[in-house]
Amino acid sequence: MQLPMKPAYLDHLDPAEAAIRATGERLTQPRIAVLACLLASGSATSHLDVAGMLADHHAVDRVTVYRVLEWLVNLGIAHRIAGDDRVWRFMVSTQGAMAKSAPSGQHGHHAHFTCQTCGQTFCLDKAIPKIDVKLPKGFRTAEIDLVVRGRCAACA
Amino acid sequence: MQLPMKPAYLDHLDPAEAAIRATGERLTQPRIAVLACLLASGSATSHLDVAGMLADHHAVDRVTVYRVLEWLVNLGIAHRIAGDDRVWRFMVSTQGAMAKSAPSGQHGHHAHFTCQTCGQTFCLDKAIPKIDVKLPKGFRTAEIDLVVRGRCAACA
DNA sequence: TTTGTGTTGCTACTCAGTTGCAACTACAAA
DNA sequence: TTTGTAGTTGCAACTGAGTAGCAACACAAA
Repeated sequence: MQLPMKPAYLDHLDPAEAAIRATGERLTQPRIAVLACLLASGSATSHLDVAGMLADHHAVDRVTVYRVLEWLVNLGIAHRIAGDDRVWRFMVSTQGAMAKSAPSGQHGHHAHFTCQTCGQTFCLDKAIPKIDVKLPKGFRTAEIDLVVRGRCAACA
Repeated sequence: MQLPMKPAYLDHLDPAEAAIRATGERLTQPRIAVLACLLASGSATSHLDVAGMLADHHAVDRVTVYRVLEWLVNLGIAHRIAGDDRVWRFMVSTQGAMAKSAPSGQHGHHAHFTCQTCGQTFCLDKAIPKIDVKLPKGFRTAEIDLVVRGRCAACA
């Protein structure tokens, strides 16, 4: 299912570079490599996964991986997901790499699917209906996060 | 908003004891005290909160707090919530303390509200409509977790 | 080419949660 | 009531994710 020979992220270095350049931020090797990893990965990726993927060709200090990932989140290019194992995982934000800067009025929706067998987390942002939560009096909603657990297609 | 003098959990020792006795499991001071804490707390409670509450009257080793909380989760008396700060928090399961042993067929629903101002997490299990998630082909749902973030009534 | 600011890498740290193990205790049976 | 023992507890030491401080480095503008 995977190619151990040539890391998949190598095919995403150019798009990653373009995306970072488009932000006007500084362009550095670690940033390009980390973003390429996220682009290459179809599911949510931990800092450790990223560091592991990069180890052979673009070794990046683990602290730098943390910092780059956080930087991508701040830019809106990626978003983070809290896993059941207290590890942050990261994904490129809903297809497009470019930050949709605060869709005013409408509050944020995130939806993810976590496979209880293989542990992978996928983004479901497209498949989500409008969720109507009746909150207790006085409560204000800012954003809604939906986590579906079960079995992915490969494991079912 | 709180009574620093007499810990609120002291009022819940009896119900806690009764609940544990009803399970047929061993009845111990730490178990009673920890469960009483959860019963006393209206919002999600971390192991540190529990240890802190108990410090004066029923000091319990922090490892024991972890173990008792996990034991309560396994029994279905409590459930755990992953917070944004990678800390597990615990709540007594939907009013009734007694385990609803696997509602067959229907998959589990949990819903919580986390206040972005004061950090407290509340249970919303009653207020949740049936959520219809269109998963990609082959994906199977086991349970759904909803996290609403915003401001609680006190902070809004 | 030079320069200055932002970034990286390293080391050392914090903190939540876990493991191993010896001492203890709730509770059932004698 | 006493006793045996399996299940619990407390302690100490550990793991592993994430952070802080700081010196060295490199991108990009002049």
